[in-house]
Amino acid sequence: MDTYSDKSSESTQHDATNRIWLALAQVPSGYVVTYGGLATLAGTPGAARLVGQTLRKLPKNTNLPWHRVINAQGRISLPQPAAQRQITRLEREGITLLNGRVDLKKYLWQP
DNA sequence: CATGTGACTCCCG
DNA sequence: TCGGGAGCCACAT
Repeated sequence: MDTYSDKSSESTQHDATNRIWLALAQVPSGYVVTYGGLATLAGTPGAARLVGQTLRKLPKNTNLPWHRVINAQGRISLPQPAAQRQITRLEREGITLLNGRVDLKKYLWQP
């Protein structure tokens, strides 16, 4: 029996979206990654905006660390009140925000 | 196949 | 440091 479906298999890596999820899952607690950085890790450099759209589609009960994704300026890109919720999660992981900004020099995850 | 869209990024002033 | 504008990529219609 072909457990491995041939076509329309969900494990195809043809979708950048799928790779973004996989890359996001690699980000450890206590660290953050930028949209552009995550796009690069996913193999689609330059597709920072795609990362944002992809994250937006995630269910709120997702197990993925969506809150570890911030913009290149170290700021939260989400609109309120979601932004506050993300900040709370980051602080809970030991990440300190100064004036609403994360120090990328310290917390940016680099594999 | 063309057009619109966005949790972005970079460049200037 | 801050704000505005153009550029970009993959996805949705």
